[in-house]
Amino acid sequence: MINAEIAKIFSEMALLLEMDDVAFKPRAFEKASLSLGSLDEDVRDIYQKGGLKALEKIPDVGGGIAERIEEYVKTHRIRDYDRMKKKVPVDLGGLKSVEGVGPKTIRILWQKLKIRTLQDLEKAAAAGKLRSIPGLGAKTEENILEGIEFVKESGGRFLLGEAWPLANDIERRLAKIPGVAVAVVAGSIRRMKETIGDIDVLVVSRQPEPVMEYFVGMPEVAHVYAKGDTKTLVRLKNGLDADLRVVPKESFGAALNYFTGSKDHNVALREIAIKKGLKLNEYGLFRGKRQVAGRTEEDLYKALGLSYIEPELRENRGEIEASRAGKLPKRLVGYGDLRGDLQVQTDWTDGENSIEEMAAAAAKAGLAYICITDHTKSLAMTGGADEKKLEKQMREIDRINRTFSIQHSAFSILKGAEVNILADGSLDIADRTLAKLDCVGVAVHSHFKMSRAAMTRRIIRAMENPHADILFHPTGRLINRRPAYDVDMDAVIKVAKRTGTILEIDASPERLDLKDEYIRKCVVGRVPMVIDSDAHAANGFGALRYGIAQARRGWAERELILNTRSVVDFLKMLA
DNA sequence: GCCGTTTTCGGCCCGACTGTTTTCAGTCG
Repeated sequence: MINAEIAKIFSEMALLLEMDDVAFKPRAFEKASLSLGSLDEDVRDIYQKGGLKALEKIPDVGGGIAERIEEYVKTHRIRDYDRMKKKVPVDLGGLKSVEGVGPKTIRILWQKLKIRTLQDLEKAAAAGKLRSIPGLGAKTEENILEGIEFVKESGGRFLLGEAWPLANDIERRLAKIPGVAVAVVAGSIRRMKETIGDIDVLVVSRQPEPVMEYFVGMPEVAHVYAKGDTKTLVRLKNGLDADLRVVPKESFGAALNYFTGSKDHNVALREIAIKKGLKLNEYGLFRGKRQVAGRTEEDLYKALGLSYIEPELRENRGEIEASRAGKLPKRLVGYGDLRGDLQVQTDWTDGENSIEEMAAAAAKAGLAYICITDHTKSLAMTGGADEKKLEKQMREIDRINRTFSIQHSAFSILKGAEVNILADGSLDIADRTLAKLDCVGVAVHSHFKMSRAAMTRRIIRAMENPHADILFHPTGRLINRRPAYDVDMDAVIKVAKRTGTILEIDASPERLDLKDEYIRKCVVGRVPMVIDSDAHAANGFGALRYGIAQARRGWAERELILNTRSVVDFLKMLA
């Protein structure tokens, strides 16, 4: 894929144009960059098939941008970019990653001090050279030094599974402050994005001061960036930023909508407002000075001619058009909808708790059935089960089931395994043993670095085994740590449809695999999925919420998620 | 430079906070 390379150049061109105070073009290049970044098809293929005309069909790509894409496809260069870059030959991405440093600052740093890199900037700031530049001062210099320190120590985004519990705890504490009518987490956490850049919290209160005072004084706070009457920004000791806004209650809906984002979704809503002769901001929807909507999110969407859009869908990926046309999913899978969990590890292999302890914890979490899926023998480091150990575990599960469902009304423990897919696509457990299990999960755990064609062949062969029921964590990615293995997911989804193999949405926060874009493809192709916790300990079932969230972000309806069904219906589907 | 439920020309999201200012630019979300 060449798209990401061009997208990066366009986003740099946006910055370079902004440095020169060019009007409107920066936004055009930025939008084109985002559009290319989210494109499935390689622009080389698009250009090959349809030339410039086809390129112009890409959203936010017009004549000028299409020609530049053509130039890059042909020559691997964009002369405009080279020319601009020659004027300011600096590491734009690196410098811009420092809080408070934008295009204008980058330009003057280059012109006055010949600063190209983060290292240059750090040296100059430490030497006290920045304060001599007009427009900058001692305070800015100090802020830049702190910003560089932060970039060096943290860098990446946090997992949803790390940020969500903390954000909800802060929400609970803010809600208890006298005068606070509502406290609610907004931002990317409310949209349940897989990674989180900061925590946004919205509070309704007529007295902001005590709320702001409490917020900057929380034990988690390491630094206060800004503190005002309506907005306060802090950095937490764990490296996350947290952003608090206080609004009056008549603005609650508009503010919640605005602070939930995404930015692209908000911009699109504001453009709709403008076309209707209205103005939308975080205080409401206005005709002139009169507020016409915005007390609730529901009245806001209605006033814009849209049906309500769930937060997980607000990414400007077609949800606004679908809302207007009444084509949003009728019944998204909900946070209380799961009745079973088909991937659970125990102390028979690398889990921490016994079969009974896991079952009891699942029952307490509101589930009616789980499938025990310990690792198999070729995963030696986990003490993976061979045929004999599996047979023994099956007898043990039978024994537990006889008494357990009496103590925990009608709870079922299913017999399963997480069977390893070998390099050639065969499974490491004999078919006659697999045939005795209630539900067989298959998964790749080794030989990640195969070619795309070989990996795709390997996984498809495993799916074609008649005993294979579910493909666990289909792409093998670990968020922020390991990329997915190179596999043709379009082909895998097509095969799933043919063989009836269920694709898993693994809910553990570092996996979330399938991710939303593949879930969306399954939804379009009507390929059934399950959401599993992949729990390795009794406290692991809370992770299901992140899997459900990912499914919602992929527009998955309840009926397509098979473990929303009873154990009887689920087993009937498998058969 | 892009786009079209006003439009092929004339628009392009909007407000808060900080720092360096003497009235506002830059940055952020």
